[in-house]
Amino acid sequence: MTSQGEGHVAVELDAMEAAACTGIVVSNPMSGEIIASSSGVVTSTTDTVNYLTVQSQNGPFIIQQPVKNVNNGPNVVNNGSALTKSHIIVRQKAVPLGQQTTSNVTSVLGDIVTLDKPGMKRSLPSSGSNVITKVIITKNPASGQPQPVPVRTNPQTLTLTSLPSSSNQSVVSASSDQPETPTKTVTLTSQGIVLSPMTTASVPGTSTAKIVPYKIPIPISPSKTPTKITMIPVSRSPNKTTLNPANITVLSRALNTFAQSGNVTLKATSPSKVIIKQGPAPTGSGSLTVKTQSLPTIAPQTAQPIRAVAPSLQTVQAPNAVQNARLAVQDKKPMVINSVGSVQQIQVPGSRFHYVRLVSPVTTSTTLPTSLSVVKTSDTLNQASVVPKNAIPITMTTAPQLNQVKITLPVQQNMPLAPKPAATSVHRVILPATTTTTVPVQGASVTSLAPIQPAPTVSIQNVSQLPPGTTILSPSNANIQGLRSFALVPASYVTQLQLNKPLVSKATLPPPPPPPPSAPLSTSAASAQRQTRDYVPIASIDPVVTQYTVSRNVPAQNGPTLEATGARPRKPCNCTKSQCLKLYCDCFANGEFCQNCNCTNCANNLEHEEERSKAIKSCLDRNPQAFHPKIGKAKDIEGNRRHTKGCNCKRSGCLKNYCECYEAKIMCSSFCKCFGCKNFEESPERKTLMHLADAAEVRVQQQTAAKTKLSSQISSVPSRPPTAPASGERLPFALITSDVAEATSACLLAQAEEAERMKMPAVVQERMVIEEFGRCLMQIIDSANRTRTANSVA
DNA sequence: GAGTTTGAAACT
DNA sequence: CAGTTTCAAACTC
Repeated sequence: MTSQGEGHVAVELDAMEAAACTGIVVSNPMSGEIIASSSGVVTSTTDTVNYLTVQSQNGPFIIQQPVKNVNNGPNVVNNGSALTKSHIIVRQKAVPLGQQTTSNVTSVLGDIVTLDKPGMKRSLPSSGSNVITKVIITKNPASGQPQPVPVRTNPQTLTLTSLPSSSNQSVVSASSDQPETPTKTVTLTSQGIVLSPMTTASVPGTSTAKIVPYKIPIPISPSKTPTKITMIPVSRSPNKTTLNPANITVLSRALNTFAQSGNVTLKATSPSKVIIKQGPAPTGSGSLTVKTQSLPTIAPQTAQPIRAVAPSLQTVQAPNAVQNARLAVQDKKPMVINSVGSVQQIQVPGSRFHYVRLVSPVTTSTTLPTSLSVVKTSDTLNQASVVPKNAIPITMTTAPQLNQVKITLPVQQNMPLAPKPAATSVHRVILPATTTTTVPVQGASVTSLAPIQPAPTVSIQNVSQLPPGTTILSPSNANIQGLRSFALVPASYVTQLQLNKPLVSKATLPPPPPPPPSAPLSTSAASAQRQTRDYVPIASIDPVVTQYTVSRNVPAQNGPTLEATGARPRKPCNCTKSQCLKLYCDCFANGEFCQNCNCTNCANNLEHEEERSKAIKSCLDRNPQAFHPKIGKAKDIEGNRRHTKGCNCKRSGCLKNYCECYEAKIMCSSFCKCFGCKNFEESPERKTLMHLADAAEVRVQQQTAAKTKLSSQISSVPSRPPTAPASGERLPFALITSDVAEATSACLLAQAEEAERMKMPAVVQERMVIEEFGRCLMQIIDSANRTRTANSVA
């Protein structure tokens, strides 16, 4: 601990602050005591002073400034110093924050105070690396001048919160998580700023829970634990959620200081609550939390800060990662792909998402960065990409209308990284709104997230193993706070992004995967296959690990057959009017991006992230369960799966695929409101259909197997050069080997059995067999032709 | 492939 | 909440 002693201390104002300053009152921010005014009168001081509150006498602003010991040179913050006998100089800097030097001091506004107080009742431990944040909160209602409120950002947690319209106040505060720490509140009102002590004691882990309108704890305690700075801008109308420019500046400056790199320009045009937080320093783990929140109300729970990262992730040696963080806000910059180690970070022009591509196997003990980059590429504060500097970029975003996003990025070193992902893929992570989801960055994957906040925490065992396009909803309370989703971008997007080409160019994309078997599944097969899924629904219910469940409107398939891109085969949509942003669109309803679809004017893609997010939110507003599987966990009294809502069929008898129950291969239940339902257990019509379906399935399987065998047999036949002329040539009979004949016979037999099982008339049975023979023959001929062509080329 | 039917989603 | 409209898939020809 050092003492300010009798040296001079300086409080520096930037030009804007100085311009608004017609008179100065200096007070002790801890006690609120007026220390001095520009008249030179020293009133009193009782505490150790790290910061001074400098208030304009005419009320346009109040700032909290660190005490700088002039004798120690410029920008030396004597944290923990006691201000005892000092001469306080209030002066103006000439250059923007972060660039000031002594030489930049252009004018002394006041040489106003000579303290002569002996005692040092309290001192603060020196962190040696405190960060100073100067923020502008709001415009002065009278002068229109911004009201600068420099605050200490050692806590490195910022909260920017919209207030109810009824409020005509803004609050800038910072709080300590230490329960015993006294707190102060700086309240901005239309008349100015009021500094007042908080009366409630902080509770660990719930400091922001205490946040009440217009009153937010201010951190005064040392940097031992993270503290928070909360800025609550005024909201003028009940539904108005736009931050005013000054508030944007607040955040910008706060972030700027937070990053200490001075490379931040944040703009916010939508209501947001932003928390930037550094995790506990002692662990060496830097975690960055970005939180946006729409109000009007702040539920205490949602206001709780992220207090920890997974213990297993706190094995970091970096002493203070976030203090080295780099915040870069980039607007409409060209796409940048930074490939570092196992991860490529991709910045897409015009996109506020930051894309992460997992590109290569990761070995062990990769040293991860100790610094973070926060990249933002839009005008709103709803989204931010948080990227550990030099590697492991990951993006946490939320749509404007979403309530809240919180990101915690523990930065680790010497941590073994996850195995190589199955396929190169790009993952976009959309953070849940109003949740405290924490996504530790751990190499090429996100693994074993320990619950940090009780309910809303989502655990993803390995992001890289999730199928591209996956969208995962936070498990709990999803119906309360709106969207809570993660989205993983299909890997094919990455390729396009890397090529800097427009997305979803149908002409250039590979052909869609073969459609799933159209034939209905047998009951047994369907049951088994229901355990798998082809699409990852937007809602995943498992509270611990995201699970794959049956998707809506998608026939089940055997196994997770992947496309070349790694995506699961899927049925392309054909939407024309909905822009694929309504539940009419199966892609959208399944929480997927459209890909290889035939849709028109599609907005269900990365290029329309904002629209899409709004649409999702809109759907969730209408129905919080909108993205939950329709055929999910709900079961009837007999334990059979059932449609969650039931169908409403009127004319189909629930025996056509119009019926969602029938389509899902389940029977209608008491939840259904259908007319003339024939989709019940004892229904003869249903039995007939199921019988036919079974037969068809068997037929398909047998034919597939036989044809596969046939093809393999044909292809295994030694090729021989063509012996016949081009016209009237004969096919090589040598292709008809015994194996080919056997496979053909199997096809015919299967067909015959099927025809018999269907109790077809003999004539029909005969015809079916003949037709099957014809198909076999055509295949043989085709194979022969291909073999000959190949030989010709050779 | 065009046109029709159907029922869920969206809207009023 | 009910009635109507919109929409895209399923279906038919």
